[in-house]
Amino acid sequence: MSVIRERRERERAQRHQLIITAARELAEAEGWEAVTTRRLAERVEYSQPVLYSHFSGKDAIVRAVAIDAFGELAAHLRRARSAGPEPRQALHAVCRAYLEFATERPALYQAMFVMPTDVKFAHAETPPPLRAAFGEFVACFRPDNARRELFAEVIWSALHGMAVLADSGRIPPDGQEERLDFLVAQLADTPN
Amino acid sequence: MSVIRERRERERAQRHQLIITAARELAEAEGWEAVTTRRLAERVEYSQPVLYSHFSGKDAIVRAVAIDAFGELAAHLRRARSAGPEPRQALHAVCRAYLEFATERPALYQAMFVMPTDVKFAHAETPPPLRAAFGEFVACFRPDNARRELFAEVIWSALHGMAVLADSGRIPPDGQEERLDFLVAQLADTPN
DNA sequence: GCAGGATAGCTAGCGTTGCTAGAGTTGCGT
DNA sequence: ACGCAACTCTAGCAACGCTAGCTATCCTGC
Repeated sequence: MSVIRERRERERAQRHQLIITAARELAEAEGWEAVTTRRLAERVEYSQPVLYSHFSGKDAIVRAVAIDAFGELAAHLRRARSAGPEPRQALHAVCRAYLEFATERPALYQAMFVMPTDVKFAHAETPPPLRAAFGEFVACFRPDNARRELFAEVIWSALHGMAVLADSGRIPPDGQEERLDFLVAQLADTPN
Repeated sequence: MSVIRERRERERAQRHQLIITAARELAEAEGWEAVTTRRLAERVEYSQPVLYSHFSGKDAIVRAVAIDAFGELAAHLRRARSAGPEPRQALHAVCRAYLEFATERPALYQAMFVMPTDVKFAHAETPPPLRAAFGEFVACFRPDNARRELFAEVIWSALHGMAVLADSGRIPPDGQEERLDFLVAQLADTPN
C-alpha cells in the first residue's frame, strides 16, 4: 500500500515540475501572453484541469516559475561578485550581472519583478532564493556599514528602473552601460 | 451644411473626452483590471462599438489617459521645482513630487510607465507633455552640464524603480523617504 | 417638399480567456 | 470478486476584446 503510493507521489511531483518548466519555456519563447492554460496543458500532454490540481490558478504557476528563477539570479550575482574581490569592483560586477539577467531573460524577469505577486519580500516568510539574491547586493558593502540594507534597496531600485524602462522602450536601451557606470560611480563611495 | 457639421464634430469631440475621463475615473477608483470595454461603454451611456469609432482599441484608450496624465505630472514637477531655486533643493523637491504622484495616483502611473505602450519616448514624435515632464528633471542641472540628460535618465530610472517596487510590495513602502534622501544625496553633487 | 444616400448607433455574436462541475474510468484494497 | 476512492477528461460557464451587419436617423441635392 505504501510503495504504490510513493510511486504515485513521485510521479505527481515530476508532473508538478514539468508544468513549471513548460510554463517557463513557453514564456521565454513567446512571452507570458502566450502562456494560456490551454496551451500549457497541451504542452504537458494533460487536460486543463490537472493544472488546477497542482496550482490554485495561473498566478500560482507564474509564482512558481519566479521562485525558481530567483535561485538562478542569486547564483548569477554570486558568480559576478566573487570575480572581483574589491568592494567597488564587486558592486559594479553585480550590477552589470543584474542588468544582464534582466535583458537576457526578460520573461523570467517579468515574472519575478513586474507581474503582480503576493510573495513576501522583506518578511519572515520570504523564500530563501529571494533573500540570497538581495543578499548579494548587501554583501557588496562592508559588514560594519549600518545602512547597507538601505544602500542595497536603492541600488536595486535604480537597476530595476533602468531594466524595466529600457525593456519597454521608455529609455534608449543603448545607453544602459553608460547609465550603469554613472550609477555605480555615484553610489559606490558611501558617506559611511 | 457647415454649421451642423461643426456641431456634430464638437459633440463627437466631447464624447471622445468623456470616454477618456470615464476610463480614467474607473481606473483610479477600481484599478485597470476593472476597466473593461463593457463597463466603460455602460458608464458613458453608449454601446460598446462606439468606443471603437473613437479609438482603435482598449490600448489606445489607456494611451490617451496616459498622455493626459503626462501633462499633469509635468505641471506637478514644475511646481515643485520652482519652489526652491537652488539646484540641490530643486532636485530633491522634484524627486519627492515624482514619488508623490506615483503613490497618490497609482492607476495613472501604471498607464504612463508600466503598461505596455508604443508611445515614443526619446524620439522626434514624443508627445510634448512627456517631453516637458522629463525636461523638469533635466532642468535641475546646470545648462552647461553636458551629461545632464544622462543624469536625468538615471535619476528617473531610480525613482521609477522605487515607485514600482514599493507599489507592488517588493520593498517596504515606509522607507521611501529615507531612500529618497540617500538617492538625492549621492546623485546631487555630480562630477561635472 | 421629398426621395436618396451617407452616417451613426445598436443588437447580436465570434473567438479566446481562466476556471469548474460532473461524468467516467481506472485500479487498489479487502 | 467486488466496492470504493482517487484520478482525469469532456463539456461548459462567465467574462473578455472586438466586429459584422441591420436599423434608424438626418443631411443633401433636386
